[in-house]
Amino acid sequence: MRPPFPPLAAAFYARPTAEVARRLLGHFLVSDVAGRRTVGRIVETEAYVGPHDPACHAFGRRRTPRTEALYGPPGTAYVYFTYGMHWCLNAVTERLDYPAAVLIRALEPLEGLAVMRRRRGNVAERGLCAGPARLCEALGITGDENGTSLVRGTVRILRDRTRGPLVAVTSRIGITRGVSWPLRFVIQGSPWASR
DNA sequence: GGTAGGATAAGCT
DNA sequence: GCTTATCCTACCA
Repeated sequence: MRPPFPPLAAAFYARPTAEVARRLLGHFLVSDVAGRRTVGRIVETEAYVGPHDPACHAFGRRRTPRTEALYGPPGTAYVYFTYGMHWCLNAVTERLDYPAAVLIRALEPLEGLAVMRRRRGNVAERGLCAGPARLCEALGITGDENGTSLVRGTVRILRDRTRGPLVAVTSRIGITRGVSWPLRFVIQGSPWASR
């Protein structure tokens, strides 16, 4: 993290969600939660494309306090709690009042590995950030970050200089509806993906 | 190598 | 009451 990596601007997120999910791959997720810097490269994402997407939290429901951040401006962090114990981080996309976002599913750990291990327990490096709830635990991301800006908040996404990686597209994971939609994006061959 | 089951709580019906 | 965009452990091969 030596050179000046600029944050991805709000305009980056104000595009079709699947496109944002694909283009997020390879960039840096940086957390300064509790004054500890942890950094990982995004290697796996999923798109949740709007109210017509049966797997999206906004599907067939009204806007609720829990999902409010999902309707925020592009570049907002939508962090939700699930299964009674896990946090998951999303980047809100498209436009204000339109509920769509990209779930960050896995990172290649780059910086602050000792901090990550302290938070995660002494797991193998491969398992540190391979999964949406695992990466949140490793980076200290909780509901406190819900609704904050990924452009200028405590948790940010910074642009890498290198060119776009080769991307594989598959179905999404862990959902029960809209299962077959090809909206999961992975850096081809990355050993850091969740599976 | 693989998978089944349990933990645990908010939000919805 | 039931479901859930998950993870870990135990157990089996």
